[in-house]
Amino acid sequence: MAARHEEIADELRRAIDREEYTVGSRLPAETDLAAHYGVSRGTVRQAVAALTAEGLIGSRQGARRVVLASRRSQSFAELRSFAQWARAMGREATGQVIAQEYRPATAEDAVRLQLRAGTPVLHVLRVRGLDGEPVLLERTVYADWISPAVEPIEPDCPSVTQRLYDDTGLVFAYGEHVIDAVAAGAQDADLLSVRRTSPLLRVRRVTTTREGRPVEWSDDRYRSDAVSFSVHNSMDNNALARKTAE
Amino acid sequence: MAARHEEIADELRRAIDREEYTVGSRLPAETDLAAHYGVSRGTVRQAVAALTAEGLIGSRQGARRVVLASRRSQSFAELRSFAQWARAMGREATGQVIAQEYRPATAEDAVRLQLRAGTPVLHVLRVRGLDGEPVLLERTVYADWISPAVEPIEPDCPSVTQRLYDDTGLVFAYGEHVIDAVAAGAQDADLLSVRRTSPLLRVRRVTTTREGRPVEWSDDRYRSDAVSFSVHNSMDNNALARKTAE
DNA sequence: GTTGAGAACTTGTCTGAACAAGTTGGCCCC
DNA sequence: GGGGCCAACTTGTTCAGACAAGTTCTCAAC
Repeated sequence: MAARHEEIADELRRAIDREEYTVGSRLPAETDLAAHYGVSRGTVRQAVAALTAEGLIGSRQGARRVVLASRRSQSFAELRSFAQWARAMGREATGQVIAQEYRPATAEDAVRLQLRAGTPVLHVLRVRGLDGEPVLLERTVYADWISPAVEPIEPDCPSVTQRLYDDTGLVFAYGEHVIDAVAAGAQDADLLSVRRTSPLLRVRRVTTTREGRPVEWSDDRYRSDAVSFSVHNSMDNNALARKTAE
Repeated sequence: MAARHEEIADELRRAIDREEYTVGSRLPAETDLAAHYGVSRGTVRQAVAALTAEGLIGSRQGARRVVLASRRSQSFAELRSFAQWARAMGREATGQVIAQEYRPATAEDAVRLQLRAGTPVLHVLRVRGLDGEPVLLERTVYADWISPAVEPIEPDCPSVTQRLYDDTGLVFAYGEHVIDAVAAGAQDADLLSVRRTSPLLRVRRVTTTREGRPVEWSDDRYRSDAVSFSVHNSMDNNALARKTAE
């Protein structure tokens, strides 16, 4: 948090949060903000661009910016880490590894993780819960180069993301999430304490490093009575896409 | 498409699409691009910022930008309009209104559409299909001020979005989508030609104008064997958030 | 060969200025 | 009171330059 424009974006976010600028009200003009913070207009524009991308404020040429919402979307870190998300809500995350083994990468694994087929990759089946109640079943495949760091982690570690960062400095930078619905199978039903054929929200995701190298891919199934996902988007900024089944 | 930086962003997108820059390769330096297009570095930065937000290229201070993916995400217009999306895939969109009536706004409607409870709002139940096969059931509520423009539209109009734009100049600028899974009810099953209790992907969305005024909200149910959603995000740009059921 | 220091390169941040394009509010006239 | 026009205001776009901070490559020393 060195950059001045990030500091200003943060101050504006907080001001909106504590309703100094209420929803529907107009933000000061760029020149006023620039004078107030003692920076140039370009720097202010970088700050407000961030808030616009988050959907906190709307903007039209010629008119003052308008505050659209107060609660801001989660950070990528919070989305990535189940434990961090739970903590932010004041809930306790639990986790338990059910099975863990090396298998040769299938063709699908190879494509998703950019490896050669047959490379041994680490499969982990993990149940995650909030305050003890199971809500998520994770079937994760880790790339060969990170597997050695994942393998020794104890089965009930609440935050794998945190552990990998502490141990290896690994940070997740990009994610691609494909979302659909499936009926719970026998194993799903058992581990999530729901009836068979209950609808589950399935999120298949690939996470990569800053350089774009895939680290892991996962088939996550959420109890749809416990968890949902929300996406905010706009004309300028659209991360959501509809897809047909292949 | 007047702005130079948008033109440049588009040219770069196309160049990546036709694999002039292949995935994994490095983009020319900002100064080179600036010289090539005859603009300043600031303008180039605006262009590449757009591609970075879309997840097409990755970027680290000090190192040249890297091409991460080739297929670009859909525009907001394509997400908003079922018909436009279908056309982009070379499929034909069909639509049929099953029921349409005015009802007084419930408390929930009032909150979502920013109206007073009791205001008459237009409810529309619509089935959408691809090449004749039903894939989506839309239960939409339109705000009172747009209802008069929606009401006279013929029941089998393939693109309501297009009609509203042509007739009233209305453009949708922001969207909030909440995604979860539900079991098909009797009506859902009937209209979508699936068995009862099949898993459906539910997308509850609110769409607003450029000024942040809500236009409509909708409960969309997709056949999960036909359609899924994908979200691309990053540390800089995260539109996706996990939520607990209230 | 390996290592380490350093130079060259590249992206990130910020400034100050200018003009274009769109919105808003007030004033005058009818 | 209503309508229309204009001036003031505000955001969008672009430029040229400067320095900071991180990466990559080269080359000399060991």
